Amino acid sequence: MPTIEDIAKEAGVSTATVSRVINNSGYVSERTKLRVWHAIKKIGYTPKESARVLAKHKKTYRIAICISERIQKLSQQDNVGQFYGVVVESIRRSSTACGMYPELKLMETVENEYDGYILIGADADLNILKKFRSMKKPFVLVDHYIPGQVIDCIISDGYDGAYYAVSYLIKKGLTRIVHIHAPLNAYGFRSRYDGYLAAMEHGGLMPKTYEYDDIANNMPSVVEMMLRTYGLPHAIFTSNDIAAIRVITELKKRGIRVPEDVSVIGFDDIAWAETFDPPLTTLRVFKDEMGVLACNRLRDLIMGINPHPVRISLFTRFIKRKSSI
Amino acid sequence: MPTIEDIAKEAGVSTATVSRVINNSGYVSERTKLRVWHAIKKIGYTPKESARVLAKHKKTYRIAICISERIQKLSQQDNVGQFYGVVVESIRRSSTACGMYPELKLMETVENEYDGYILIGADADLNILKKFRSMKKPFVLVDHYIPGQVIDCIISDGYDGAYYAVSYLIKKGLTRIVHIHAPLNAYGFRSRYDGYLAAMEHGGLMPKTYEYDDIANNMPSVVEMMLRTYGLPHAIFTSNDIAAIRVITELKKRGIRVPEDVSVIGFDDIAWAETFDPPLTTLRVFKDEMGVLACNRLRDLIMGINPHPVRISLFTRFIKRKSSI
DNA sequence: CCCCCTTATGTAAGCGCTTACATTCTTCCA
DNA sequence: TGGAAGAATGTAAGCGCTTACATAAGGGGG
Repeated sequence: MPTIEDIAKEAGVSTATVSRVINNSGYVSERTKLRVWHAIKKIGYTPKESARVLAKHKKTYRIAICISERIQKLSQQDNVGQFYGVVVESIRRSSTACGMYPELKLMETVENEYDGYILIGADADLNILKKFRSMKKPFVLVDHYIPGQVIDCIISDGYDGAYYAVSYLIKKGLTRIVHIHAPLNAYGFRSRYDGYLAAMEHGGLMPKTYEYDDIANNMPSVVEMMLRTYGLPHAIFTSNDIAAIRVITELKKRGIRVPEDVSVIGFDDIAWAETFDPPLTTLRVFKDEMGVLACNRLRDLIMGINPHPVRISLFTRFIKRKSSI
Repeated sequence: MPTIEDIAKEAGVSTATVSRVINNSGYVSERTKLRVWHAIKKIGYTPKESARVLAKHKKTYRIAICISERIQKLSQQDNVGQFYGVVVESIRRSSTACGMYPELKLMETVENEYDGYILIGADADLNILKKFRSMKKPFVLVDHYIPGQVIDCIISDGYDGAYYAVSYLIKKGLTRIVHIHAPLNAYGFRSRYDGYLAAMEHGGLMPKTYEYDDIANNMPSVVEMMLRTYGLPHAIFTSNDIAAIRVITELKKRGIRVPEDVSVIGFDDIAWAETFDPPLTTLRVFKDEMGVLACNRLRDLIMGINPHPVRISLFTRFIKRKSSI
């Protein structure tokens, strides 16, 4: 594997000159440039990314991890923030591994004084986006994607997971499967919803969905509504684990047993899911990986590597526990 | 930004020992391990990825770039292979930048003697996949994705681009917009098809699609069929540039002018697109970036970094030229 | 003709980590 | 109780690149 030294030797110059040619920096005569490019072509050399990064990294970049005020409040209040807490923690760790120094900020108020930004969650709407675009600094969205918008983002694809889980229930012989979901303006929830629909259609079953808008207070009435208008389903698939837990709590109050009377499947695999009674069957979202990928991507963006926008979707994993058949 | 040396100092050991603790290798007493972990926690240290990669990289990995026999034949025959040629070239360059040594192979016959594999194109079907899974070596798919399959892949999302292009035509006042497409078993073409459908639906227009199965010989009859059953549309959106070029050629033969009589939009932005007469309006697929991302991903996989599967979708860019309004 | 500025190139010191090798300290059995 | 084997730790040489600094050569104004 050729190194810069091989090129230097071949071209009869020093490694410094080769580096200058490659980076198009400093003074190099045209004649020398040509000789170096020839040597590079001839030997088939490409500089190693890791060595460049290491050598260049005198400066550590300052980045802002941005959450919304809403999320911040929720995360103080109760377990809703669990999900984002894990993501933030992962970003924190990973960003220093990428040579970036992170600070936690609110996306509504953060100033244009960082080298890059990571925006977490669906509250990063078009307005917020506009603000960040106008700052002319690289940023990546985590756990959110706005169809039609060209932005770097890291998401966990709900479609595949939802499709898999619902298909699993169908394969077990269940037919009356309900989806209780969050508002669909967030792509994450939308894709889970779509996956549910696709699986039901593929199984030749009638889908039935109920939406809640306030996860903290809405669940009793949603469950009530479902029981009144639809009766007891064979299974309930929810947008996320918190919703699943709330639903199960409501069912328990009414003496309905999980999973004997009805299977419940959540989404996310938050820490609670495993210790809840019954332990929750769910789809694991790899929150750590999301953070790591976000940092890597932002680092690339800041350094100008692979600047073309991408959407990175993590696959989820079905975790079978006791809350479902 | 803390380094391994800071930890060593804090814990009162050498950097070698810290490294051993981090990598859980060699001999370290429990007592020392504990001290080191404490120091790491206290200082908030995370090892820099690039330094590790550089230091570890004594060995260069051998990888195989795999295409199908079909693609290989096509690429010799004419411009159909243009697309894949660019991708392969990019992978070649980029893989050596990642410290990997690439060889070009056929996916049907390649042996299990490489450290990793890059499979290009939609011919990597479930059978091929099974073979590669059984080899127990990391691999990534390029320009292909099989819904429901958990595999690392790099794709160019056709949905957004198609949606954008068709919406553009609609915004210009066109209503009779036809999609001429390749077989839909390949995800790439399927997503372009879906994007077309979505845009038409959103615009309240009747979609009309025609499928060809042999891009080299089918086009005259497809165009013939379209003109007979549908008449002359306002615009034709095709699955890819080659198809667009063939379609335009057919139209020209009949004295139909592009774009005066009908707009044509392709997909891919192959080299030909710009020099064709008329220059093709199209959606640029960032083929170079696909190669780069594939190599980065494979390198990570081989080194065991971020081992959880992801799907990376590149956005496309609308390139307005003369073949359309 | 000398000085200084600009251009062109080389030298070598890191960047932060891993690891081969050297060294020291324990065991424990002949 | 000597010493060999094994365990624990340290030393220092890289990995492949960038870049500050040193050096050298050409060129124009006083």
